[in-house]
Amino acid sequence: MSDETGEHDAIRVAVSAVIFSLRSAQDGDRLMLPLVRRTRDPHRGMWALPGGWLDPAEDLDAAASRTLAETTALMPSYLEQLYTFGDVDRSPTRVVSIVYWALLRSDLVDAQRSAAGAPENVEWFDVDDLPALAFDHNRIAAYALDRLRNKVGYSTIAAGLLPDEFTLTELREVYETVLGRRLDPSNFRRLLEGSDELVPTEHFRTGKHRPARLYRYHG
Amino acid sequence: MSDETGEHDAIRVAVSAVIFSLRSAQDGDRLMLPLVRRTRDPHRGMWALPGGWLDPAEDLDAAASRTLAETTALMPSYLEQLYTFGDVDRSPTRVVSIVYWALLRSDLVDAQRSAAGAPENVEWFDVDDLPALAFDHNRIAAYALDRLRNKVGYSTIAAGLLPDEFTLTELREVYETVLGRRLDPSNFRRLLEGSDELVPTEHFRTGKHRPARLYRYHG
DNA sequence: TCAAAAGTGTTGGGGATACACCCATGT
DNA sequence: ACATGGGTGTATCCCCAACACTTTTGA
Repeated sequence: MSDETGEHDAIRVAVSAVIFSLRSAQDGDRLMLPLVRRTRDPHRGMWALPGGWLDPAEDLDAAASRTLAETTALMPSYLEQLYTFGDVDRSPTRVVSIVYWALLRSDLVDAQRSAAGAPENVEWFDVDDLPALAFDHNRIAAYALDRLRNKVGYSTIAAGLLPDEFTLTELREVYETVLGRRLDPSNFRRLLEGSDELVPTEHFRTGKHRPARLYRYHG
Repeated sequence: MSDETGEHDAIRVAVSAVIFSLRSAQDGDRLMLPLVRRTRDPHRGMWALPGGWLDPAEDLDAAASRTLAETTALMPSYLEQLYTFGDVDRSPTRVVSIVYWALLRSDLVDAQRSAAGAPENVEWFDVDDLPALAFDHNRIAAYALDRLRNKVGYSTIAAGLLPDEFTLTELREVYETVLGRRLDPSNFRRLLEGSDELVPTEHFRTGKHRPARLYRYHG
């Protein structure tokens, strides 16, 4: 079976990340992700998912976090391994890419953006309007989006796109943006209020109308 | 971001497989998986998941299939990537293991077994009674079992453990073995008969009692 | 004719959807 | 006062678990 081999230098290991966040656009918030313009061949000049080589002394999760920090200067509110892509022909040289996906709180992204600390060669794109990407990155981004949309249905990750405290309407709008369809406000409320994870606070968001109670996750 | 590096030779890429099949035991069929006894350090003499180094000219799926064939001399009825394990300390040297999980038709396993073509150093173990395994393989096997049990609930993979044609009772017993609990025969029937994937044949399984219609998947 | 598995019918509870309605606030 | 979003109540539908019941075979 397995054995020492002198030929393993032909395979390199990379870690990439599909990073989702909400950013305001003309028609309300949109689900977007950051891409990096490649400065080297292959695919020089094309947009690609953020990533880098795996450091031999670094855990996979740590490499994904590092990639994320190098791209956005932020910590993710959610991070999960997505899939490992390693077809022989996906790159001119043999590269196995371990891909993670992550969620960023929209308020932190906005703050970082306006602080002008944005790294070079990074730009945010609407997930429904991505350019042609390097390698098989379009396929990877689509796969990550599938996973996000699916997972929103049976977990509480959607709150990872919001600040710690949020109104139920804000949370519903996240769901609507991610899923791409409208949800009934009253049913949405009942559904989530039934969850033990979601706890009401004594704070309210005041605005033009009746103040809305703020909630938080994880008691 | 990413760059050429002269240090990547410290990382080796392996592919392993968690292979499930049903095998008869005293108390009916049990869910089992094959393990390989290690003939080299580290962990020489311990049981481990089947696996091997990724060949630079080989797709990931192909490497998983090859591992499976080398271990069982069989083709899987289902094969899916599980997860990639790559913590720095999971092995004395840096190894990133891309793990797959697979289902084998029980009839083929039995046939292969009685044909005395069983490879050396391979033995089947009950998934609920595994020995202490090399590396982090106990954790990996547990994770694969979770995935199987979960996926049985919303897909038709369970039939991958049976021959092409089977009775609904046989299929129900597969579910019961995998999930570890009893299911109502009549409700199980209605549930699956509603699926378009499951098609009745004109064949019947005769036995001690009323003959049961044979079904098959995928029309 | 009886035991046992194959297969059908019926009922009731829980969750999801649709939607009518009341509440609280800024203007 | 009224527009608007916050929040509650309720009827309906559908899925599914529970279980009583009929059918078909071998012995």
